[in-house]
Amino acid sequence: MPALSAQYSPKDNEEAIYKKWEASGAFQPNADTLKAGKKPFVVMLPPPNITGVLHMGHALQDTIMDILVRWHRMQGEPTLWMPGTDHAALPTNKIIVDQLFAEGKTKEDIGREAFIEKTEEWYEKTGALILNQMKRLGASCDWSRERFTMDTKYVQSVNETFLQYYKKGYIYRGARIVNWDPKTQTTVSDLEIDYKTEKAPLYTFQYGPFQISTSRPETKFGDKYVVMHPDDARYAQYKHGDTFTAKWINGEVMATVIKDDSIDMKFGTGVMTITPWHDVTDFEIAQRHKLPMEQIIDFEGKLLPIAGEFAGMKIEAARPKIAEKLEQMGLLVSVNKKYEHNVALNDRGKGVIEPQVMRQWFVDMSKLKEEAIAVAKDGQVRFVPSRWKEHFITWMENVHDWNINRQIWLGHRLPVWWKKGAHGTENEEGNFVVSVEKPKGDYEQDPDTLDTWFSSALWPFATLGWPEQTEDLKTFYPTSVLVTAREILYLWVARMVFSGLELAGNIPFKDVLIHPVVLAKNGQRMSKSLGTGVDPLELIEAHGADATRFGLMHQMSFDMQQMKFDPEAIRSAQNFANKLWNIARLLDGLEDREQVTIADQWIASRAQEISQEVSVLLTEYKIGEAARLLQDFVWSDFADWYVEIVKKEGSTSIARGVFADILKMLHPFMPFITEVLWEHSGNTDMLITSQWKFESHSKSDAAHDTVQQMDLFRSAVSAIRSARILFGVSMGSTVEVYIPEGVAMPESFERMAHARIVGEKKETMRSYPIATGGVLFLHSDEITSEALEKGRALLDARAQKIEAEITAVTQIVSTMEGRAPEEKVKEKKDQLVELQKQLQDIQDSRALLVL
RNA sequence: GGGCGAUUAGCUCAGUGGUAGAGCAAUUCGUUUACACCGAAAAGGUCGGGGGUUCGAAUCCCUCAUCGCCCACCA
Repeated sequence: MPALSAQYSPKDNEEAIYKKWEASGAFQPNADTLKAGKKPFVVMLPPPNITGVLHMGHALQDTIMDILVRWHRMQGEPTLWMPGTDHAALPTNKIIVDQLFAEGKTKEDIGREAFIEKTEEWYEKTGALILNQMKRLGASCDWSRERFTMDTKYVQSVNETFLQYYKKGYIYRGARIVNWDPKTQTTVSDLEIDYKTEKAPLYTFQYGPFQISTSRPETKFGDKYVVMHPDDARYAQYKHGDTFTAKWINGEVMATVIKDDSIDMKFGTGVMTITPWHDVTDFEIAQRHKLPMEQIIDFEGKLLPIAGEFAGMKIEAARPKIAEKLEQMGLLVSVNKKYEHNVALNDRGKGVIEPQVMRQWFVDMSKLKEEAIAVAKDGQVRFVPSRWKEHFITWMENVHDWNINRQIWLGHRLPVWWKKGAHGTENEEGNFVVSVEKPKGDYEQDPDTLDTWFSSALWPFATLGWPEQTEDLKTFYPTSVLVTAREILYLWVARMVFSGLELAGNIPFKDVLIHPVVLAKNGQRMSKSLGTGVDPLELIEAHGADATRFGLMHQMSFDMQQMKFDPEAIRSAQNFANKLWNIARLLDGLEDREQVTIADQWIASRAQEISQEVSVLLTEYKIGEAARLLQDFVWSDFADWYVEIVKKEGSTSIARGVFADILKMLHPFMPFITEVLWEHSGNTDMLITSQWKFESHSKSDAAHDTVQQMDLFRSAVSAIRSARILFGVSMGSTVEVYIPEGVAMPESFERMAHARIVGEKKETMRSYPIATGGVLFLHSDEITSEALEKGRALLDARAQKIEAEITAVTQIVSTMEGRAPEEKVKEKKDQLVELQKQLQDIQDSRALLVL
């Protein structure tokens, strides 16, 4: 056995271990257990953007998945962690457009085909860098199954989905109001809009007999309807459908009164005019009352000819000029300059959204959402933490039809073919064919591409071969757990649920784990521009992958919504890894011994308890708690106490057995170092595929009082250490102690306490109480009178504190009696007895102090 | 506007009805050959404020405050 170095070096081990795992085929689902019909454990990696790099959110998420996957693999389940990447249409599109811009070109200059070629080159060049970064973290994905949302098979799945939805009548084309981003020239989903509060003047104008307010006078050219609440007494004289003439920007208009419930009577004058083409609420009102609509602003954000003299102007420039003209016409009633309203911005690129009525493709959600709601309600799909269940259901209940086409070139093109010249014109109807292949005749493909989420919604089954009924699909679908961030709960998770149910005929996953958002320690979002970003690869470089993983888990709990990341946790985890390493070094150096001590029995039974607790915690996804429990056990019990004993006495085989159990329990959390040490201790099989079964279980049938004896031992050693400091006795000098009859101590007692046990209690001995089981006396010539005085004061203080507590508890017991459950009262009484015993100990000690 | 979450030691956080916990930092001591990426000891908290339920509340309920997030988008 080669000697271990004094410190663990992650860099010298991680790469080699990873290669070994990969070469062994351990990352692939085990063929034997599959054949034996064992139920597989399956996790889909939420496909990161192919052009992305690993950030702390990924590191957290990937660690959680890897822990679950490794743990299930060790339980002998066929385990599949399916990796892959997403084509990231919008960000990649922007990258390519920017590249072209730098060359002084536009995408139109080079044409669609050349553009697609360029993107393919880009994908080729960047590769799936992020997946390789995951390997650094130790992710045990089945790389042989890696997929990309734009690979040939995946494109087929996407097309098939479109076709099936269309056949079922879920996909329709309709003129609807959508979020148009003039900057990037595409529609944007509701979920991908950010609202920013901005100050803008709120103008109030005279409009016929009414006063109307608006922050957007530039949209008001075509307004011909005034809307008010039917119950608004102020306007009771006006009836629905009444008409009147109003002086307006470009001359007189004939306007009509509309009564609608959606009007807020308390806002402004309670009357508004509507611009259905450019406002969602107005659009809905117009639809309800079947009112005509007219476009005022074009797709570039410029005013159309309806604006008369303002035609062709950008809206931002036109706004004050229009207000000015209305003022000159004497129509401006007032301006509120402090008015605040929300401006809709595109998440990506931050273009200001201009709602437009456009002919678009939609998925009718009415039936799909019911299916998804049902499986959330009956718990087939479970959310952790459970509060997300309600969020999910509420969102689903209110979901609108899904606008699925985007006006960018990058992405999955719609399998829709238009008769030449028909697309985008008034006579669209009936002039298209939905088909993967180009139909015979003069057809051209719809220029639009699909929303990225349309394709990612298929991830759990498309990656397994759907629509073909492949072996993989039959074996691994539905998957077990989805681990994801809450920001894509609606965008992605919800859509996977209904897509899975509708297309693959089953839920896509059973449990959805929503992990916290990783923030910088000061609570700010992690971002490069703020300088708050932390690069997980740098952490791995500096502290090792195991420490990075363990540190993250040590800090994490699924109950958190955000996790303020403290890099200190990683350093601390590195120390822990090193501790583990050095325990192994010590055990290496021990000669074999077989006699069993109470310490051996104690540690074996502790290990058994811990392994059971860890299993329970992991079943409940309490990964952070499991990590904390393990660290505490290894460091505080195993290293600080047991190892100190077993280095001189006891059974080395139990020590090594329990240590092997520790390596197993820690392996899901710290895969590299545990694998290195496992191999080092002579195992021929690999830890990654070893069984989640523990040696200590067979050796832990210790007598019940073993634990009590060890407690006594530990508190005795601690008490002597405290007393030593209290009485000013240096560590160098050995103190004499008397231990009462019948108390068994491991031989190591004298060594660890720096004490010598003397046969009988001496009159001159100074005494000191210990927490359990009687009084322990200690003697040393170094104890001075001043030290004794100090000690006495301290004992007095303690006695007082306990007396106070006894008074309090006595009171509680008397009030509890007859009211609280009997066992609870008994607990309290036991506590009282315990307190009184402690007080007696202290008083005894106090009495024996010879000054 | 609606909803959710957080508020516990200097910092990051555990702890869901029974004597307030960990890691890190700060303090004191210790070069005991596994580890100074260590060990030992001691210190540190009216559990955000107020009210209620209960024999008993960090924990359950109400309320207020502060911070954060999600949803909705109001002319």
